[in-house]
Amino acid sequence: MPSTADEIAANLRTQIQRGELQPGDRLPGIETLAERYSVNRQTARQALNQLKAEGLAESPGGRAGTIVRQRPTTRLVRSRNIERDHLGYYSGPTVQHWRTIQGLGLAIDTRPVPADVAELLGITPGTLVLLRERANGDPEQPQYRQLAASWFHPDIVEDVPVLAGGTGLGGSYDRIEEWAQQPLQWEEEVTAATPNPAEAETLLLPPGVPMLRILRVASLGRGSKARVVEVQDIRMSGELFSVRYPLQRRGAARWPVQPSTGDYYSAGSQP
Amino acid sequence: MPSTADEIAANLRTQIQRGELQPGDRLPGIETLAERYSVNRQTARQALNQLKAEGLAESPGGRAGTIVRQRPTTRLVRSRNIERDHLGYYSGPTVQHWRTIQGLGLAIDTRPVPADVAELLGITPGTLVLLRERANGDPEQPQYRQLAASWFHPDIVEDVPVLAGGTGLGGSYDRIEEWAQQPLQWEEEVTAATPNPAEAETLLLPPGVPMLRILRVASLGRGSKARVVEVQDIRMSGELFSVRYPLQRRGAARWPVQPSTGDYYSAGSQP
DNA sequence: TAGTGGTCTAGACCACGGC
DNA sequence: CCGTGGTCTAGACCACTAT
Repeated sequence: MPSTADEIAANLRTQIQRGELQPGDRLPGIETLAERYSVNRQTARQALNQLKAEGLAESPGGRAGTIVRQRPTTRLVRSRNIERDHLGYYSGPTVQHWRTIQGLGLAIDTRPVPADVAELLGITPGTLVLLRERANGDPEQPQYRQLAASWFHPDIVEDVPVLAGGTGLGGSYDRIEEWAQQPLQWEEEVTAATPNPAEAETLLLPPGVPMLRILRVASLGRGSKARVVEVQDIRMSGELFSVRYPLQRRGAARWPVQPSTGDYYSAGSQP
Repeated sequence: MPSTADEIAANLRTQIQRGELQPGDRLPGIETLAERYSVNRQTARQALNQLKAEGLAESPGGRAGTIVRQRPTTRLVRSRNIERDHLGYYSGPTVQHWRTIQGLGLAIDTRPVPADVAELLGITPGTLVLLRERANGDPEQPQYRQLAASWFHPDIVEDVPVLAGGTGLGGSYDRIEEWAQQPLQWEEEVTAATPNPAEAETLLLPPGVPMLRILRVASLGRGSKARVVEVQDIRMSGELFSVRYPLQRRGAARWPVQPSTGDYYSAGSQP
């Protein structure tokens, strides 16, 4: 009975999700699938490709065949604190000893700003903006690395021209605070994104693994006077990293709580 | 001059990133590419498929061809607060009026627990665990929706058997707090994940868009006595949602800061 | 060296939707 | 209607690596 690539992929996916095929187990090969389902080799291959695109399978190469991927269960946790040592600011103990990875996408350049960064900077998308891009990582565990692109607001580059060159000890943040004589504030926005081939290579991402993306907004001043000076676009493996924080009880959620009084059948998103 | 699918894709990707091709613009069609690069139609198609897998392009169907995808620049922001109204707990104003989407993946079941959820629950992966799964969303803006799977620790199901059935007003959290006579605490861990076809369909995800995944851990008691009772696996579009929080200055980062004193050439991850 | 997956060519046929 | 992309078959050839 002939089948489609989607159906073959669905069968294999079910077996993996049920645990009948464990990480490291070998999946049926292209030839085997083609025979078993009476389809062409290309169709069988397409089924396996779908599983790889989902991060469920991988083909290490050679005569190893295609196997169920081992996915990491523990992640490197980023906190929402900013700290400081003799080198300057850093965000939490997990990245304190990280260093720049030489020869990887280092760049100081002027580039058209992407739409979502432009939105946060409060400027028109496509404007040419000063960009400092680099790759950082743990020297001892090189799989833990991140790509960071700093987009500076045109106004701050005018006020602090050194940003366009070597910024020296403490980096851009120290130069901006020295100029402003007041502290920076930061806010982070976490989203997910699909890597392009360059990002996948730099971050050592296997096929099917998305990126965790942090947009960090640095600003001077408070409230309506706040002035965004830099947006940092930080990308890392979505499988190896996470951001963790406690939920805070607010308003009526403060303990002790009142019993609920609503209509059962209109109940919303509670489990 | 014949080329490869990767090269053709790289050319088109560059044009999109440079802004030469704007969202909504039509990409060269399969036939055109095949001719221009002297390759087979299949090879040209493969190049376009790569761009779709990255979320850069889409083929609406019919005679529209393949176009550059419009990507949303503003996102629905989730806060790290938990609030309460007459229906029970909810996490922030953005989801207060959300309701269950009927007929979508609703389930109360006992299933083998995935490895990373098992890790957080402190039990063996693959153990059969009570699961309540549902889809929630904004009734007025149906593109904003999420999938939520609650995995309950076997011990709490023994203590609060009603969790296996209809939990009534306020949901599982109210039942657990009534039984324990003490407040739950929550911690959230944010990561990224690739959708499987079922998740992509439920969440209306176009190809190439990953999920933002929140693992919410609910526990009773503090410190070493803490007892994890539920892990909620919440998945949503990585393009339409974000989590936002301020960074807190800690330790030496408290203002006013001391100048940095390190060796310039060993400087770490500062921009 | 043998068996695995990867890529490309070539061609048939189908589904969709704007014209 | 007809041009677009989507899927499948068929076969050639290459690259890698465990045996």
